Amino acid sequence: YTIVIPPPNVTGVLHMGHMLNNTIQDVLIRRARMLGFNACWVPGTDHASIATEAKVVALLKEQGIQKKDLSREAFLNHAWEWKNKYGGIILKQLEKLGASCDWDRTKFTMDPDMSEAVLDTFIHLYNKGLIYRGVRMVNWDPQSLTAVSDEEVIYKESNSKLVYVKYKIENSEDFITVATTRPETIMGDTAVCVNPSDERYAHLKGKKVCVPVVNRWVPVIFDEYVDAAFGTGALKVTPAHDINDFNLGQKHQLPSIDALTADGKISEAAGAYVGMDRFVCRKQIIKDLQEQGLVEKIEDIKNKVGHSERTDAVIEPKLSMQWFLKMDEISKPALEAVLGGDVKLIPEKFVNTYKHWMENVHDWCISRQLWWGQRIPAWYDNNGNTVVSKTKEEAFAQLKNKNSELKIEQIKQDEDVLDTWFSSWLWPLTVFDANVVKNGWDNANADLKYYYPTNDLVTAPEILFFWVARMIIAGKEFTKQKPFTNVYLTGIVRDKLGRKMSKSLGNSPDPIDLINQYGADGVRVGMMLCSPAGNDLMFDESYCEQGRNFANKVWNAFRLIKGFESSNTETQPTSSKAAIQWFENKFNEQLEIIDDHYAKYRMSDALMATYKLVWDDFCAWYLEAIKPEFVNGKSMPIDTATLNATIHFLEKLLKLMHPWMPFITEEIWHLLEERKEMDCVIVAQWPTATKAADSKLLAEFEVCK
RNA sequence: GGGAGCUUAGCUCAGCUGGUUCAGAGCACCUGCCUUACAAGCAGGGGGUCACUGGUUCGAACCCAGUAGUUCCCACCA
Repeated sequence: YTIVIPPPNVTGVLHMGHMLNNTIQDVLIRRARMLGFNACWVPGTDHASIATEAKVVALLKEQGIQKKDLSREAFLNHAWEWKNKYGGIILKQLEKLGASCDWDRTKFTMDPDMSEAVLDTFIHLYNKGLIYRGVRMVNWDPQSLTAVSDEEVIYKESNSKLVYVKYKIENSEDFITVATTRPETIMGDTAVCVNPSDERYAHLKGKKVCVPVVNRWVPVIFDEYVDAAFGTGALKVTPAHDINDFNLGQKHQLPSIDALTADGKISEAAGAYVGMDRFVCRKQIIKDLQEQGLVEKIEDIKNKVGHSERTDAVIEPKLSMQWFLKMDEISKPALEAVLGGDVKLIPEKFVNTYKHWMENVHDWCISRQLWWGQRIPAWYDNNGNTVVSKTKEEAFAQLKNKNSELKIEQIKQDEDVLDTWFSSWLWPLTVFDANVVKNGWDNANADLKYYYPTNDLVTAPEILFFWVARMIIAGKEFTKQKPFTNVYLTGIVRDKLGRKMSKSLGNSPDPIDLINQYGADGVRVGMMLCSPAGNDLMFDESYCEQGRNFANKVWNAFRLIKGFESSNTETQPTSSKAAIQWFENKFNEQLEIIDDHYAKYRMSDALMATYKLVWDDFCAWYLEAIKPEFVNGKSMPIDTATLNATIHFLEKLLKLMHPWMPFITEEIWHLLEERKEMDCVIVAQWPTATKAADSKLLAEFEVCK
């Protein structure tokens, strides 16, 4: 029974999402261990290129150092220094939560062997013809100066101005008015487009219009794409700065003028406002156009603007040279794996979402303009030749075949690194055998053959495509097998008002503070009490309070039992005998229910059933029934048979509680009796029903209550 | 614009194949209790038109249709 951890960002700190996620994994792994499986939970961290690089850049900035003033090597030294200093924090925090990982197996996605596997993967897929390089419209983050994937763009509703700008028509005193929210890209216009069925503009066929500011003449083109009902029904076409305009440009063979620089300023090519920030320019250009009488009107409009998930900067669609992985063929086995039930998504409702995405999957832009990460193993000579290989020497040998004059100093490696997900999609494979890509499944090491495929993956639905789907793809590609059988998708942790917990809102409690306040067991129980599978959970600290109260109750029950004075001479009261018989049946009945909840991954139900068995049935009824009488201010001794039965029950209950509350159960386990060295509840055997519950007896007891 | 889900007690949620576990649980609330395991507790108690409307059925929280509200995913609006 194996779980691989979704590796948290190496420089991150524990947040509520991790807490939920890892508590569930720990409950699963602890129970599996008690069921007698060789339970293996592999921990580790992710290098998270964009997030980590951004942090390092910010740290250096505080010290007065600019990234651009550093060499690649110097920057990476700083990054590693940072990683070595802070990289262990989150794992220590997981330990504090009680996560029973196989800590000796801890991996990092940029360990040398892990990185090598990433390069092997790139080379393998390149040689298979699945990786290509090309100019595409990508989502450009002008702050971190890198392309980001579609999935890393967050569209936010925002209030914008729709500016109606007049373009002069050729050989006429008339104007055509276009509506735009991005007047600062006017300098990049290479056409104006209208719908061919729009009669208002039929007379413009073959005409040219004049782009304001730069006074350049561009053609009027006709395309169904334009919605005649929006704005004026006329669209300015800026192929370099909008994906739709780019497509129009391709279709109508328009030139493309890149009017912006990588860091979001107006470029030389624009021919005006050069060097001005894009947002400053927007305001300025509106003002200038108004002065020239070229603004017809300005409307307020709500539209969605893409922001970078990592830096929150406004994303700029930008043409650039990137590496891509073809997804259509390689993703097919991964789609079938889920549709065919080979990989189960829990809850099932995510199958639809998965299917929809996998059927409409785009090629994956895998290059990032960063330094922190695995550098793309592509090499270029001075003649436009490209080869892909792991070392410079191999690359040189290959390039030499194409270019015999070449000297090794003349070849250059690609400057970009690979997307972080391009390493984490290998995670369930490479944590066991980093050579599997190179050697193939048939030559995989014993570890991988033993542990793979893993059993359960516990993660957030947000990364179903980023990560889960891609792991299935990689698993199928490199081993012909699924990487895991069950994917448990947790909800999103929200506050009690239903807002997503986030740093900026400041509504997220620090998990470590919660642990200090309520104990790790209390927080774990609190978390799991409010976490139905796949539904978001409205977290409130009062759940932790409930968890702590439960731990306290268990402790008090233990104190009572520990305080019993036993006596061989006492005879067992019939009431005690009846209570023992009843509780044994009750236990068996509830155990079956609890096991069933686990089997269906109904975690909070399994916990609640355990909670009620302990509190209501054991403490409130059973213990009250067998508790010896009080005579003359002194508790009477208890007969040995009842005491032994009670201790036995408590041990069985400790086992049931252990996955949820590892700390207190282990402590009580050892205080209850002298134990041999390896006799710990963590490795104790999960109870089995000694016999089927006697429902008649249970019903009779209900009446007696 | 396309798709999926959700709506049951004040809150968070169970309720599986339509019918004697069908109206439930935990928390919160109210009323008593500092009774030698436990006031972080104990004993008792109140509380729901199962979103709304209609349909199918001998029978509907459950099946069907529509409406409203809500959440999420995808596409992305110049």
